[in-house]
Order: sequence, then C-alpha cells, then structure tokens
Amino acid sequence: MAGKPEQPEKAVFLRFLKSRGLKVTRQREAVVNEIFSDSGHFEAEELVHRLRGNRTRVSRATIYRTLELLRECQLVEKLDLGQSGSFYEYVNPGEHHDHLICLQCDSVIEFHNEKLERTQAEICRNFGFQETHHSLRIFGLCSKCSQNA
Amino acid sequence: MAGKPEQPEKAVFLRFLKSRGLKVTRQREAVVNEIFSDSGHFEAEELVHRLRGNRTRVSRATIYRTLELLRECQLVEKLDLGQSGSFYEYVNPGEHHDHLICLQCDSVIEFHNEKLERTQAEICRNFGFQETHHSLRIFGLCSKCSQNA
DNA sequence: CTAATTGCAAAAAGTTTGCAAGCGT
DNA sequence: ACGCTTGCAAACTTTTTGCAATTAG
Repeated sequence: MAGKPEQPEKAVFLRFLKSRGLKVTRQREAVVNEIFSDSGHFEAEELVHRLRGNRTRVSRATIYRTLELLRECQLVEKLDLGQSGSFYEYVNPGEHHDHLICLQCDSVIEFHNEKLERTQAEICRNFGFQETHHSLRIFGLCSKCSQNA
Repeated sequence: MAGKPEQPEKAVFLRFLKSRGLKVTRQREAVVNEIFSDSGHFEAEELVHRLRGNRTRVSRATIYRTLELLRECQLVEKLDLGQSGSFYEYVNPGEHHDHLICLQCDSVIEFHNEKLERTQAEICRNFGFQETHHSLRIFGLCSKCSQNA
C-alpha cells in the first residue's frame, strides 16, 4: 500500500516518463491514479472536478497536459461521442474495442468483433492504406431505451 | 439558368423549409449553392471565407444556423476528422460511406462496403441495439504517403 | 543546481445567442 | 403586417499558451 505502483498502467506511464527524461510529479501521479481507479469514459472537465477533493491540487492546464502525455504513450484515447467536449477513455494495451452509443441515455457499450476487424483490414489492403488505428461508433437506442420508446 | 433549382439537393432543402414554415432567404440559398457546387468535406470557417467573395454576404452566425438546418434535413453530416474544428460533408440521400483518413496529407478517401455493413447490423442485433447511424474512421497513411515514408 | 513543471490568467479557437433592424410570404 | 431571419457583438465552451515561481532528479 506504500510506494509500489499497484496498477500496471501506472508503471507503464512512469517508464514512459523516464524514457523521455520527464519527471514524475505529484500532479501527474494524481491524474493517473484517478483515471485508473475507475476506468471508463470521462471528460477533461470531469477530471478537474474529481481531483478537486484530492490532497494534491491539479490545475486544469496540467490535466490537459497530462492527458496529452497519456495519449502519447497510448494509455488513453480521445473519443468523440457526439457531445460538445472530447471524451477520453482508458485503453488496455493491445486491446481495442468499438462503441455503441445510446442517443437517449448517453450510455456507451463497448464491443469487439473479429469479423469486423478482418473486413476492415481487407478494405485497407484494397486501398493500399496503412492503418494505424480506427474508430467505429454506432449511434442509436440501447435495448433499454428502445423498449421504453 | 434562371430561377429553376438545378440541383436536386437544393430542391430538397427548399421543400424542407416550406414544410417547416421557414423562409427561403438569399443567405440560405447562397450557402446551399456553395456547398453543393463542390461537394466534399469542408469546415464552417472555410464556408465563411468561400462566401466572402459572393454577391450575397452571409454572416458566420447564419452559416452555422444554416448548417444546422441542412443537418436536420439530412443533406449534410458533421464529421470528426481528428482536427480541432468540425468538418461537414454532403450526404447523398440514401447513401452512406465511411472514411480512410491520411494522417500525413489529410486526404480523405470515402468507401462503402456491404460486408462491413452487414456485420455491423449483426452486432447491433446481438445487443438489442437499434441503430440510427454510424461512423467508421480508419486513420493511417494513404498509399501515396506510405510509399514516400 | 538546472531543466522540467506547475498554476495562473490571458488568449485562442469554435460555436452559440440576444436583440434590434430587415425581409419573405 | 406578421413573424421568421439576419448581422453584430458579446457570451460561452473547450483547450492552449506565456511566464514567473516551484520542484524533481
């Protein structure tokens, strides 16, 4: 419970910082801890508020800067769920999933489908396109909301 | 060359306005004409500039308001290409396509693939999800850029 | 020590809005 | 005429940035 990083993603981040000659600051640790204590989707502004109650104050500017670093080392991804601001989400290294987004209750369902991935790879091959990543968002009504409608 | 609407999408828009009790103004016509004279991807700000040289001045506010109307009648769609601002694109009624986005030269390739669509429909069915629309963006290097790399 | 980092507040960037004047129908 | 529209400028939202003070290594 002391200094040891319990979470593997935190270790990844620390290693990344070291490899870049960047520093491990209280603020950066606070941000990572907060994000990975409750993996899911969140907005930058939400993090600002979640970190308000913390022992370590973290300014909005630092949160944005840290999110950018986390993106560079692929621990989080930016997400556009159709709302005004950007959402972020934790990415399990090596994993990938797409999203079903409910327009009624704003819930987000993650899924992964191999057939889909293969077809996409095939399409890229046909276009001579070298994919680095992709994002599929399907909007509509989740099962709960479509029943209530 | 006179009053007749040459473009079918303009006719759709006019009909939509009428059905809503909205007015056909010089500004709205100018926006539609400009968009459909060169179908493709564009930003709101770009439209502002493209319309500067026009006989009819159209303010930024009106452009945003008109784009919203065009979205409501499904003639244009908002697009997130990863850049800061929103892009828009003309939508051929009844058609749908996805995008390959080159991170190097910012070019956008459109494609449509039936197998992909079927797999997506299958996924939705499995989740009891009622799709209204979707967006697949594949990021990477286009064939030209991957050769030069 | 020294370079990286932080917080702040100002600036940017993109979009929306209130309101008085103007224009379709 | 009536009510929808426009333009303007101000407001807003989200994100970025310059800079002096601070801190990790």
